[in-house]
Amino acid sequence: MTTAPSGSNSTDYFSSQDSDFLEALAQAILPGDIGYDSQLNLNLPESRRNEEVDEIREFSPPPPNQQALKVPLKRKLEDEIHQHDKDTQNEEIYGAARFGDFGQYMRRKRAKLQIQNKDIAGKAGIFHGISIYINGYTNPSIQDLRQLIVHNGGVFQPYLDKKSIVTHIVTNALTPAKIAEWKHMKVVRPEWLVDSANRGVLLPWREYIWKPINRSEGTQGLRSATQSALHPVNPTPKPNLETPSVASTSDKLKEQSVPSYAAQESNPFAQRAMRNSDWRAAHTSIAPDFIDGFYKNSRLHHLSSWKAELKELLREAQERAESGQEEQYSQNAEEAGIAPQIIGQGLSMRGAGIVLRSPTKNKAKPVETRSNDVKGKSRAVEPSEEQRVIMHCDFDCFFVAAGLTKRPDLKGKPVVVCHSQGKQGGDASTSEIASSSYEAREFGIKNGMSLQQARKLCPSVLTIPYEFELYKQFSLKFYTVLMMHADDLQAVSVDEALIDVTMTVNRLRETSKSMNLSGTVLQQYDPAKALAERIRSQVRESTGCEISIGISHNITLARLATRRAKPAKSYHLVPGEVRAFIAPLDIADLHGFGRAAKHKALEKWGTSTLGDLEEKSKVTLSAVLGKTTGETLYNLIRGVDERRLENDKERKSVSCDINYGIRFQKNEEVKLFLEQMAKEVANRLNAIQRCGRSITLKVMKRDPTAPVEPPKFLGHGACNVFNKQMSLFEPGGRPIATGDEKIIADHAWRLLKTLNFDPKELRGLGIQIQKLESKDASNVNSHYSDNKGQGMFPFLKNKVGGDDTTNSNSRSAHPVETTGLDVSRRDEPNDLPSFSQVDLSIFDALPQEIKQELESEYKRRSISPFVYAPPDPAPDQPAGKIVPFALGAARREKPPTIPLFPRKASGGPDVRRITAQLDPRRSSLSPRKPKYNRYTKLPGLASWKVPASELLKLDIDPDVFAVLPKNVQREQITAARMLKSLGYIPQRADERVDLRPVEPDPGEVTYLPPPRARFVQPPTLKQASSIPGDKLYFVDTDDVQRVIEQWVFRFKVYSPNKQDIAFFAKWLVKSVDRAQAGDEGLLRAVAVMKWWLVLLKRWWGKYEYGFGYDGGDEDPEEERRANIGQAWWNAFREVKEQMDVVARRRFGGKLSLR
DNA sequence: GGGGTGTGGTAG
DNA sequence: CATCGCTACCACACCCC
Repeated sequence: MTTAPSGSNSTDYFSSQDSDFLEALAQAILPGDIGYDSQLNLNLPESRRNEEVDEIREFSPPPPNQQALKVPLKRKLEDEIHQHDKDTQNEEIYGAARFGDFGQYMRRKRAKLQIQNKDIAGKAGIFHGISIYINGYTNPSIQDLRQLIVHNGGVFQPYLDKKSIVTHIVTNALTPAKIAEWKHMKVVRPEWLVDSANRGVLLPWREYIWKPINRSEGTQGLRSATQSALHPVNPTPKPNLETPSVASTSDKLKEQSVPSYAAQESNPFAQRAMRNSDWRAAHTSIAPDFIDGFYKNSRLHHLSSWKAELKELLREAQERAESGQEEQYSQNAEEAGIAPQIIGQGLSMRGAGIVLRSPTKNKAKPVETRSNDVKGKSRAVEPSEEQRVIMHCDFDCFFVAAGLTKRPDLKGKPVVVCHSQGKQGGDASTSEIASSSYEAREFGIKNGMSLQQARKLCPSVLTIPYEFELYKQFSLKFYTVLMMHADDLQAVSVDEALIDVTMTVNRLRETSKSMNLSGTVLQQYDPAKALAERIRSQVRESTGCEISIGISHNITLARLATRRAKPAKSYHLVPGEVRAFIAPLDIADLHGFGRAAKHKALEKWGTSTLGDLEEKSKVTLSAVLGKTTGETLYNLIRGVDERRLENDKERKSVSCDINYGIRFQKNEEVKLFLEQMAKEVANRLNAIQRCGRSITLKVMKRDPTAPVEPPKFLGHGACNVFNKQMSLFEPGGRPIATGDEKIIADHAWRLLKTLNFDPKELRGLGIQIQKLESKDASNVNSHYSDNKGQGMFPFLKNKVGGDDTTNSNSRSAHPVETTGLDVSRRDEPNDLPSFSQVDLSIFDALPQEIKQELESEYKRRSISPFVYAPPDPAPDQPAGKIVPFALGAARREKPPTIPLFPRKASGGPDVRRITAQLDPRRSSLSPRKPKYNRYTKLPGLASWKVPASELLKLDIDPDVFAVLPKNVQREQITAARMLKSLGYIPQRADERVDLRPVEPDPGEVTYLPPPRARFVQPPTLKQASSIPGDKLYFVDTDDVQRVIEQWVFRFKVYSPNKQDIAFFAKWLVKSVDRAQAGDEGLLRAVAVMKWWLVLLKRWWGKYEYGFGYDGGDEDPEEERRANIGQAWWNAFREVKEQMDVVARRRFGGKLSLR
């Protein structure tokens, strides 16, 4: 918690090999110290480097204040420098190159060469008028080629940005993305230059067009892109400036909508492995130690948890700073920025103490900014906005860089970090590349790519393993350095952070002014850049790795500046340059905007370039991207971003997801697995002393069109994702904040059961806990874990004599008021709709006259509310439960007739109402704009087959759709499209054709079963009937209601009879199947289901998710009831599913019972 | 206008 | 030998009262 004296801490924290860093820290003069500013000025380890950087600038001029110190200033400053510091620093910088210098070194060298040859460039050589960009690794080397170019009068372009004119690209290898991107450019092989130079004439470049080699087995995207690259060649190559044509737009869409993992193919190796049950038992989710092993090796897991830990660290630091504790640190300046220590074990960062130099809110922000900060109102350019100095600090290819500090011999080679060591199986490895060196990137290798793909691009690529412990150490050192300089700090990631250094930079500027320098020199001096370089060199000393720093006056711009800064540099983006800097960028370059946003932009406007989007109004942007997102974009395009650094936010949720290696055969395995996951979540909650009130289960289910074994080894493949949320309850049935693994496991299992999926189809599971509270605040914690009980439902523990007591206690504590329709249910599980709520949803669907009738009925009853006293067999039923109107015994005296099937007075059916019921999960009146799901199979190329993505857009279940006959499919599509574009299905007869039943039988549409059809009444049930001889018939609409009600209620002590269910289902399904949109029969079927749902909720509500909460597992009676309740719910779901199957086929959506 | 749930997108 | 596709948070659409 609190930081101990610095000496021991530092020793604890930094290993012995860091002694020189320790020394540096000990001698470091920190911001705020006397001499800090001048030291910073003088300590620039940059003299020679800056000269070289300046050389580059002859070709791409920097913004004025980007200029580094000119020699005179440096001399002057150097005279005053602290000698020891300068010497050691320079030694570091110019001594043996460390990894990460490479990229910059190359840059400098290239630039230098360009300068050297500038002299002879005037002479007209064979390459005169030609401007060449060299991509990737080439043979001959890039250096040789460059010489060749400039010696022969050509121009060598070090960058391929929008500003530079490039006539030809020279390459030996191209990434698929670049193939597509450059398909209209002249892309040639290096031999063109070599041969031309040898012959002394400019040979026709067309004979040297670069062609991709043997990519026959590439991905779809690659293949199509390759083909287009073979023919293209625009005679006037112009780098990306023009707006994309229609054709190229669609190409871009296509290209980006076919990620490699969406491939259709299965993985033969995985298929083979999965056939071996021993192998499965050892390597998939059913392995006992699977979760442990997975998390130990998952890079994404580490990234996420590191981030969470860093944020927590900073949050604590922030708290300390704001509570005034920072005083004690600032008294000792040496410690102020650095007081790290590692207390925790393993890879956790918890326990490492970091101290913020100053509280964010009070010092980092100008006072007037805060007070003026009217929420949601954006101020016009506020002076202070552009005076902020934000730095975005980011390791260059962190994992690789860290790994290479131990393997200096690999520096400068194409290296990637991934799991596969890739000796034998490397060529077919689906192992993902977590990080790749710049040399590897030159080949087109990208993070996230499979090793297999990378091998194709660069057969000689080297792999090194993950070293999570090392990364964590480096990260802490990195943050430690940042803390020394930051007024405020926001953790972005293990290798990335944002710092606000406004004050520090201001001080530096003041100091430099006081140094009595000439005006010109002062103008050229950029204190922010100087600080950035100091930070960079300190991190380099500490870790041996390079970081890049982007500097600007807000977060977004700083981030963008980092792109220019990389690799291994800093870059200050100043206000005057912002517009020109942003215009050529793509929307996806903005933080928070990704491929979906880009896709939308391209689809809607044909361009995703920020310069183009600048012309769009705020309203236009919002219409396509959403209100907030549109406005954010509008501002960002203009370089406006007023967000402050955040480091004091409380965590809102804790979750654990596993979507890898999930392969089950049986439900028991799933259950066991969920229990382990619950344990994991509980541990995480516990670690931060939190518990939660709400749980969400996330389930990934194999997309029916996806292969059983996806291309990625043990991956999840194309999936549909389902989320289900509920409140957490304690055994007594009350909502509770908990961190108990058993409770969480049980809830998760219940939620999974309601989804009723085949365990074989599961591909991913996640448990998320939200509505967090501090652990001490919750009254019940983990003592239920001690009750080993039945394992399965641990909180059925009967603690207080019996569920009756518990139940009535909890209820009497919250007496229910029934003064009207709104019946409060504070004592009920709050995830279940209240009775009145459910009733009203039906109520709402009723025609006006009926509503009025009902309303008066409600009113009447509310005056003397009926207290339901359950008949015999359920003594523990919520005694005293008050319902809006009479049921049960009283019901028999005078059944409150709810006209579920009102006759329409006149006019056609309420189409809007009907269609609203046909949508899956949400109203189809305005279908949610379908987004393609990255787990869903994406559209294939041109085949008649309607792509799954469109089906999803149209809210059609591809699963069902796939098995339909073609003509029905077409029907479905037509109808769904109409529904989507019109919001309803047209009533005009000619247009309604598509919706007609396959076998229309209008004369015989069965709204109800034949009058005398007997509702199956098995002997046992008959005996159970409390009114012997009472017959159950469908005679009339009211009878349907009555029959169901009696069915449910009379059998409250029995499970529903299978035949009854079948009969019922058959009738309902028939109604749906024969119905047309707007048909009364459909309305009735839905109303019946609603009514059934009401009854179930009312009577068996607490069993919807399994066993009741107020029972004891030693109470056989309760267990019996629970079984019955669940049986009813299962029956309901079964019938509903049957109806939905038909509904999907007929109308393209599920029935909504809301 | 305030709650809720479920889905999707994004980042590293 | 494979191989380890996590997770917090926001925004949105839509539901309810």
